[in-house]
Amino acid sequence: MTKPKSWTLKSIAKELGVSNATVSNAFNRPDQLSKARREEILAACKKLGYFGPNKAAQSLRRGTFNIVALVLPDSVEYMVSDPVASSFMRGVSAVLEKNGINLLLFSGNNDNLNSVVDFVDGFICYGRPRNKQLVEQLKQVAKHVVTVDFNIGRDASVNVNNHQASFDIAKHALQKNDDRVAILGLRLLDNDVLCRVYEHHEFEAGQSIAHQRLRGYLQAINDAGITLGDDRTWNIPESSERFASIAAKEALSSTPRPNVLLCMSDLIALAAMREALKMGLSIPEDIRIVGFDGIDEGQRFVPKLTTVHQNSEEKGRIAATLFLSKEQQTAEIDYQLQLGQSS
Amino acid sequence: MTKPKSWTLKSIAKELGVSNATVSNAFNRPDQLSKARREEILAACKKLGYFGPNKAAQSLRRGTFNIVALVLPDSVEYMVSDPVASSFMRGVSAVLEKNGINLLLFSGNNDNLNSVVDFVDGFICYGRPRNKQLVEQLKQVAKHVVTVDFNIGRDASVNVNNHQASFDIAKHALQKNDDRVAILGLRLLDNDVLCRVYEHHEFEAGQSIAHQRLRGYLQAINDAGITLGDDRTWNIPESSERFASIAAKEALSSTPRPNVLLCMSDLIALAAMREALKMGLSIPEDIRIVGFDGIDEGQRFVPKLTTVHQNSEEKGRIAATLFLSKEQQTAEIDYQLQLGQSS
DNA sequence: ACCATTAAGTGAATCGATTAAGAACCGACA
DNA sequence: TGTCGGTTCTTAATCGATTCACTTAATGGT
Repeated sequence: MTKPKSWTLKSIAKELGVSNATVSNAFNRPDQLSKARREEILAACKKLGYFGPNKAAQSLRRGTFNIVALVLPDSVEYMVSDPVASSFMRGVSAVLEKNGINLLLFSGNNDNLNSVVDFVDGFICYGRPRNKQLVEQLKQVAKHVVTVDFNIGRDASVNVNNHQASFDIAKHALQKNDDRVAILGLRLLDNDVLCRVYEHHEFEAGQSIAHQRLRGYLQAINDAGITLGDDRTWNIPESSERFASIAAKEALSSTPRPNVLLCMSDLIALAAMREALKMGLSIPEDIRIVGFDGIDEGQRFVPKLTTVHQNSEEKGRIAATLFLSKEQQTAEIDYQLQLGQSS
Repeated sequence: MTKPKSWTLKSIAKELGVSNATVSNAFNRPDQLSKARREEILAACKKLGYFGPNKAAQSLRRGTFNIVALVLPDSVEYMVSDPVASSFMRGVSAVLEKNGINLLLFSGNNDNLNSVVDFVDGFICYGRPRNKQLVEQLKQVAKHVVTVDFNIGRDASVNVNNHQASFDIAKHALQKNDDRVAILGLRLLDNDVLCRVYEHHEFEAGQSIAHQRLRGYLQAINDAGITLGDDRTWNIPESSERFASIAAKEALSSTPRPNVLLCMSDLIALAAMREALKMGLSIPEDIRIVGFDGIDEGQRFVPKLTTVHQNSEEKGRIAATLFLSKEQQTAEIDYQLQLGQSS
């Protein structure tokens, strides 16, 4: 009797002279057979070198995988290079590892969830993926999703309290009721267009991150007794230096020239600071600028950026925990105002 | 006729009035059916919302997964924190992503390959995993393995040319034929013991990284016309500050007091430098110390560490490429001597 | 001694696919 | 007309497991 190179449940059952079901039960349902029988079987398997049911087959049958895909906003390369993203990943992996769940990295550049969707229990999606199709697919085919820093309107998501945070930072930036405010918004609109927005009405009920932040700003502006003109807002389609610079230049040379600039990301704020300095303005005397995120570069910049800092690692832990709990809710994470010299 | 929430090959075949096999062939063997039939089927699937064969089932049947597990030396946390490791990962992921292969992160703390072995095409193992059992399991159950920075004696591996590199660095450190040399070795022995080694003979044919490096050192020592005493070598079981400090202290206070210290990792070298400074020695006047790896901390240390630097990202790319090629060979990567003030 | 319970173990359908082997059909050629 | 070769499609076994429904044996109560 020649021992097969690798055992299967079936072959091992035949070898031991018991049924398929009994071996399976020995491994995962102890209550279904006598203790003696069970131990006898497990011992025999160990001796013969059968390490337990094949996980792929098990997963096909059960429909669970013990794998979650982390959808990155961009390439895997980007993820391990960016310190904020790395922290987030650290948080996620710590929680998953503790629960014996494996992490599959999935690039946001991929144009098809297909290659992994059948292999995972679900997705943790860190930021809106670069490839827009992925969002649609997540909505449609994912068994379970936790989104971070954006919403797709299903399952769970984790965000900072955007409304409160942006209210706080705006309140800090505003000083007098004759301040001239301008807003540099990130993805206020669905389409990818860089533009000046003349009408806020439609945003007032919006649930996107950007809309929440906008409402925070508006409330602080209102509280400060300032009247915001209806052409004081720009929409930037993605957090890139190029778009941000253009918008910043526009805003800074608009009439009346603003002396407070509320920016929805640090990257935008930094671009704005560069433009302002280039125009010979001094910060914060001529113009006060605040950001959102708390990236390192903002702290190194001169003047140091005033912004909202989020705890990324904590965010990761919460996202993973939320994923495991399968609850359908929006979690909020802490933030701190990080005061610099830019306001 | 109510459309099922999610289609399967079978249900879609019945719906279209063709056989299972025909649909399957439409998706993966165009030559098995007429062009017309094929296009008709694919179009119908698209319209009905069937996105193609379930990957999990496909993989079970075919035995291929399009997933490779990256076995980390330690937790995932550690991996994304360590810049050298991150670079490596960047290299790996770039190549895999280009080939449409997904990356599964697997912690070296796990004590069982079991949870993933049935899900992946193989393993890229970055450094000897913290949990020793994993190594045994890799040898036994992995379909395909590429090891990096260590060997398990099967499939492929990628390493720096340890012999040449350590020869070079040692040659650089040695100046006169009355130099008194000591060696701080990393994992010269299989067991986890910190000890002083009195006998090199058995290492002379060894294939481990440590043995290769040792031979490089010995050759340089020999070439320099130096006679190495047979008690001038210490074995450190793992690259940890604690062990390294103890060994360094021992070596530095041994007789004759060495004036050249060859260290098999930067971490060991740094610990040695700290001990030397603590003992009031000056570097490099009283003692010249060299390391191996090229970690950032070594460049920040005063005096700057002289060491061997390896290109980690390139290492990652090569590891992944080697994995994909399925060839069974040992690849070598480039290294550069990084000269500091420690020698 | 009889019947009702419970415990232990088995048979067979099933998860969602792939693929070898064979059936049906078509036109062509002798 | 009969049959041959080629194309197109189907049947059914298989990958490696889980689990429901069932049989058999043992126990207990009266």
